[in-house]
Amino acid sequence: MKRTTIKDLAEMLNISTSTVSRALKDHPDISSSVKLKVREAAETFNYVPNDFAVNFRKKSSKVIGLIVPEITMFFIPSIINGISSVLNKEGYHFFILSSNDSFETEKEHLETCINSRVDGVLISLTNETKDIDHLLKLKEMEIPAIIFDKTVSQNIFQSVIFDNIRNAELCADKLIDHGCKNILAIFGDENLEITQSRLVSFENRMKHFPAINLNIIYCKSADQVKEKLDLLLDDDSIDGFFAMSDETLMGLHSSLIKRSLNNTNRKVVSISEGTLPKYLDETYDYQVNDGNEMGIFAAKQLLTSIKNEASGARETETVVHRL
Amino acid sequence: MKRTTIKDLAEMLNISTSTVSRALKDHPDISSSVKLKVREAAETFNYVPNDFAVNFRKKSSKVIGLIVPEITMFFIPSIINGISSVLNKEGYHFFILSSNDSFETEKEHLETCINSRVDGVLISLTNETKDIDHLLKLKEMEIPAIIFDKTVSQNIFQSVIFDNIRNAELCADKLIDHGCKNILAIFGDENLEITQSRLVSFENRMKHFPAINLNIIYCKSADQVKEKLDLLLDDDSIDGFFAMSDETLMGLHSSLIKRSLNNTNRKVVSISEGTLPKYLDETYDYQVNDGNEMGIFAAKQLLTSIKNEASGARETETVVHRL
DNA sequence: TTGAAAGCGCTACCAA
DNA sequence: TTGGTAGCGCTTTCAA
Repeated sequence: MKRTTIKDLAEMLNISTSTVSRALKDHPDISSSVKLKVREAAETFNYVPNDFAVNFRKKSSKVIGLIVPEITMFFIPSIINGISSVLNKEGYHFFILSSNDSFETEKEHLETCINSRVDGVLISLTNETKDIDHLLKLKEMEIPAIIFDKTVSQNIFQSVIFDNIRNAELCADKLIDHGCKNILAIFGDENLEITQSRLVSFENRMKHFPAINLNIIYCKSADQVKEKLDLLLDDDSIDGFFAMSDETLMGLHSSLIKRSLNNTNRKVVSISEGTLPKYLDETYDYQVNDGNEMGIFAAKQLLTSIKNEASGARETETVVHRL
Repeated sequence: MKRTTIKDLAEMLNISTSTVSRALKDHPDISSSVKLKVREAAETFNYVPNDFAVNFRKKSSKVIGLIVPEITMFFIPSIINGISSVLNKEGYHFFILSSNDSFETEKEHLETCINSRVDGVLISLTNETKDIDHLLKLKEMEIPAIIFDKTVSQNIFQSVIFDNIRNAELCADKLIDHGCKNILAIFGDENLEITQSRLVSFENRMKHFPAINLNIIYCKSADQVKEKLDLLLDDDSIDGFFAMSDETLMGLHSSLIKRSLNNTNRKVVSISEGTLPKYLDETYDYQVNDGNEMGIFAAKQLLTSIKNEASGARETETVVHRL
């Protein structure tokens, strides 16, 4: 099916394509009589502007690539909400690309982004990603990029992360204030930067209280939490739990429920990125990392970079934004 | 920054752009010596193919528009996983557009899809959407579309839905088999087709057992479930619960926990679209609607339609696929 | 106030 | 086996 184009309209009305183009966007140069004619014809022949062609001509795709390590229920929905609220308002769209926790896939997705000429990239790294060499190409091609949430230490790209140190400390304080004496702390994948920073600050805080017995376990998934707890909960004396994320909390909650250990005088404290936790148990205490807020912030930063890039202004410093 | 183009390469090597283009894609017509030269130059000057231009030329964006009523943690992650697994394999990408439960926004997103020349649309309708007049334009423009999950009755587009009737019946049976005598059934938004079909079949099944006392409530959100249950749970005699979705179950779970009513001899049965529920309480019983599966199925159907469209084959019949 | 024409990067047809 | 060229749909400069 042939779609009506500006050229079609021009031929029908015996005027030039440039006039039609200008009339359609209400350019002041064009007389109102011509504008009227053009608009009528456009209406009649069901003309639909081809943004694809416009963007091609303007050398800007108006598309952002969003690369995430995996699509989870804990973080992705809130981050997507944040990102789209910012991008849609500005006429941008975004591809969502999941690395499925594979470094190779992450590299492929970056290729994809470059090939399809995205205007910018928002990326959260996989567990397997140890450096950002594969991101350097973005710099070469002058494609603005922001790393968010899961990152490695680097000083090339702006990054947006939660203030893990502060949050883990606050959680430790909550347990301490509550008078817990025997604490089980549940962390995620030991190799993640995000785990390490939470771990270190949590432990540091605890060190000031040598009377408190602290046990630490690492679990790569909620299921693994359940497995490990099936044994550990035999220890009745645990009076405080720390979960470093929604996912670990999920496993903990499940195990507690199973043994009817909820709603007792145990204290459960967790860092949370999502909206889910408020439905688990009202006695749980959260330190909230708002994924929505992070999405909004990261997207805004990216748009700023894109505008700077366009105006020729070079970025001067690499910033780590802590939320 | 000027990116290397095929033209650049052609000028450097003093050959034509057509030769470069063909060499780059290993066309059999081109001599291997030329191919080598071209590939070397491409490598040296960091040539990156411009898919955007290719697609423009080929009049196919390789992009699918995914329009959803809202971005929830219950359904969206699984559906996205299903969709991307199919689309990425075939070289397609997708925009995700959230209607935020607004009919107007839904219409705008459809415009966006049409304007940016997506090759196809996957859409789940908002609560406010009562007919599909606004989708008709897709037909006019010959853009293939599949409606999934939330739909209205129509016979223009293919649709993919869960077998709500069967699933609600099975849930009713579970409660009946368990010997429940006083059942509370929690449904979602009363106006949704999805609610109605589950409601009708659930009630029909129950009608065969007049001895069972059945109470029904409607709640638009998990929070509303919590509110209503705060009163209703005073009735200690409820021995069976039905939640029509993950979201309603979430509210129910929260209320039960709060009163320490979990792990008793109450039976909780729910229809579920996600992975979350398995962490709530192992005694809950689920009838699973697999979002991942739905995403895969819908995406495959769409790709088939796109290929048919391209080959000029007209669709003959409109099918409702029940999973 | 309007038009002619170039060109974004690439492909594909037709010729040589 | 290679090159010339038209053209996808649109914008924009320059000229009229």
